[in-house]
Amino acid sequence: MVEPSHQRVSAAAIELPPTRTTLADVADRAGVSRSTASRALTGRGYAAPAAKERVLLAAEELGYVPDANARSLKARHALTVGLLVSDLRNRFYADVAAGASSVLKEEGYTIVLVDDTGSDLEEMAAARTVLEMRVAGVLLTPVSPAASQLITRNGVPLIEIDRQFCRGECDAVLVDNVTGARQLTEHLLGLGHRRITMIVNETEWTTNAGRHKGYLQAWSAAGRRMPDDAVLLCGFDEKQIEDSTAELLSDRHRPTAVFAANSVVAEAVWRQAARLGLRIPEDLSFVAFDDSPWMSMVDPGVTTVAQPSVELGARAARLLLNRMAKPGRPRTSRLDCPLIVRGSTARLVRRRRAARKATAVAGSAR
Amino acid sequence: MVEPSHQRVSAAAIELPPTRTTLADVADRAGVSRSTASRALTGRGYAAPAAKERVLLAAEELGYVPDANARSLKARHALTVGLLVSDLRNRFYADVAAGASSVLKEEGYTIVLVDDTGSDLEEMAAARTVLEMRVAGVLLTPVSPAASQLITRNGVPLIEIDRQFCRGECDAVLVDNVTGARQLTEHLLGLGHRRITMIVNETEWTTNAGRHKGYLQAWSAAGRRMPDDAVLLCGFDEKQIEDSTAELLSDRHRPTAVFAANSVVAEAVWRQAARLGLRIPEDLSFVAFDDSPWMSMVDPGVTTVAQPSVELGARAARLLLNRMAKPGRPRTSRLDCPLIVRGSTARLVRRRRAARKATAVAGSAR
DNA sequence: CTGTTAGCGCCTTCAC
DNA sequence: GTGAAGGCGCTAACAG
Repeated sequence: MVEPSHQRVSAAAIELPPTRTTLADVADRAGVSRSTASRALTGRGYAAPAAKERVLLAAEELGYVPDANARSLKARHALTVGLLVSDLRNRFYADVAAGASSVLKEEGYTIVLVDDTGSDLEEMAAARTVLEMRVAGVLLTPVSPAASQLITRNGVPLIEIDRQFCRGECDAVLVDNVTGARQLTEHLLGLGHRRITMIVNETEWTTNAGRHKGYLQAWSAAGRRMPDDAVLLCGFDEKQIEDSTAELLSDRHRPTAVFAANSVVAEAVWRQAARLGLRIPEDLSFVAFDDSPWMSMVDPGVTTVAQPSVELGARAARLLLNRMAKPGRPRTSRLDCPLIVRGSTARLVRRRRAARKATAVAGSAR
Repeated sequence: MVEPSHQRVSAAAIELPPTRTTLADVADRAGVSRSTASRALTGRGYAAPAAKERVLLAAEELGYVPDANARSLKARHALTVGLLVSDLRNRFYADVAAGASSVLKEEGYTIVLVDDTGSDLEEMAAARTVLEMRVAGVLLTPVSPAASQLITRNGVPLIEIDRQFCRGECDAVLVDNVTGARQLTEHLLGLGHRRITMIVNETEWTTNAGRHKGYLQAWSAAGRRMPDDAVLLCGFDEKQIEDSTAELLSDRHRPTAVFAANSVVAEAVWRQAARLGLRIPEDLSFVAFDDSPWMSMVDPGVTTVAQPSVELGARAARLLLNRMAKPGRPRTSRLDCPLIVRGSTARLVRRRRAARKATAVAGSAR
């Protein structure tokens, strides 16, 4: 369990800074009461034009900056939204954050961002932190149910992004992993590939589970039996990914096509294929889930389905704004991942059989 | 000028949420006064073990979450740091944010992140926002002096990152653009290239100015006269970048080597070279400032200097922590960009002259 | 060891 | 149209 935040000690023993100019200062200088100053500044309530002008001037001259903490204390909530993501260095999450940011800024909200490094402990701590700040709502790419539950139990609107742990209890904006993976697989099957291997960290959990499901669906819809090595579980460890990829690709009986379940795996496959001197797509067709910038820079480009990551964040933000305005039945929305065909996939040419046949013909002709 | 924040209207007319459990509730349930409850919870001050236990239990049972706004109001500052960056979708800024985040989290600070889209207006508004929140300090990748000045004038510790507008007034953590660019240029000169073109948006401003300077330094240190087209200004517009790059590279008298001043320009060069069928490095040597993931995925890899972006953020965060602890003379620290040589640069082969010579020899022998 | 008291800065009735 | 008064939730002196 995470250390309760109220036991946290102050981060640093900081001297009380010289007190900043306050509403009272402005009022004094303008020769009015604090109430009048407040009304003049906020625009709510009456204030004589003359007085108002004096107040505004005084505020300007003193460089008055209102205290949001005091405001929030009174209002019992802040004009602030918590945004908890797994890894800012991962382009996907950075995009989500950027998408959400642009929408929320529009509405005057400030974002409190926490990179929880995909750890459930840190996620929990982050949830508590934003709850303490009395954020108006939370956007979260969850890694466990605990944080989501804590937030919703505190009555704070929450949108789960990309992964879902609280179905039915809060809204979620997801990517259609099943359909995306199915499309990629159908593309390969359509090109004549039968020896396809999906490389995936594991298939039990969150997004990878959906992609695995879509992969299976495509096979069964095509009425094809999958090969024995149709799925290769490579784990999450970098070295492990590299090793299993290397083993698969250096095998003489390697598949004719590989499906990387995400961009991390895809990178390993690409590097390994280069190292082994495999030509793509001649020796190996290659598709990946999640379009990454390098996939359109390399030659040939990599066939992918692209996750609408910025839109994911934006959509979630809009949904959150709705929820903050008026509660309602939780909804799950799923965004499409468009298929992008590039040069890494080609129609299967049955090399070996063709070669054997050629030999046979040659032999018989001899 | 930006609309003064105190005239901003509330983002949405939200009902007051049902009041959450407060310290008084906890105290009541534990049968003690609010002060005792506070002491028990925070650990500061005395509380009898028995009483403390009752308070902790009550807090647990009630799901008590302390109000950070009330705390900050009293403390006159929040355990919060503002982080204002230009563009989260740009890997460089995302890395900076991640680096800063990991350090600050360690010390118990929460990050308020604003993506100001590189606009001076938004930057100014963001500065005001974090000032209102009474953040303990600010990290900023500035695009104009105004925001930096506002922040420092309010007595809030500030670290400028990557770009510097307030030299002498606040700390800064920068990248050594001059040396990095010099290294890249020397690398090319050392390979025998004399017809080199640096492609850069413009050279008057911030980081590009330093890179341009380093480029010139390398030439003059080598005692070489630059060609007429040693620098190509391509502006910031995407189309414009594409066009000028295309024009340069499709010229028969194109340079033998190109220096892209940043990764955006680099991408345009790479795409254009591919489109024109130029072989790298045989037809064109290519270097770029700022290592991007794709530069090590493509074949050949692109020779670059890598900006230590994560470290930049981390260093800035540490500097900020120091400044918040004790003021001092502003310092500027500059991080090195290591040269990474890949396959995109090769020794110049004087094709034309060699060809001409061969013809001449052949002619004379005839 | 504990409760009382006061106040952080702002906003918002309610009289005047 | 304006000011006085009270309180948002928490903490820190100061008595007891």
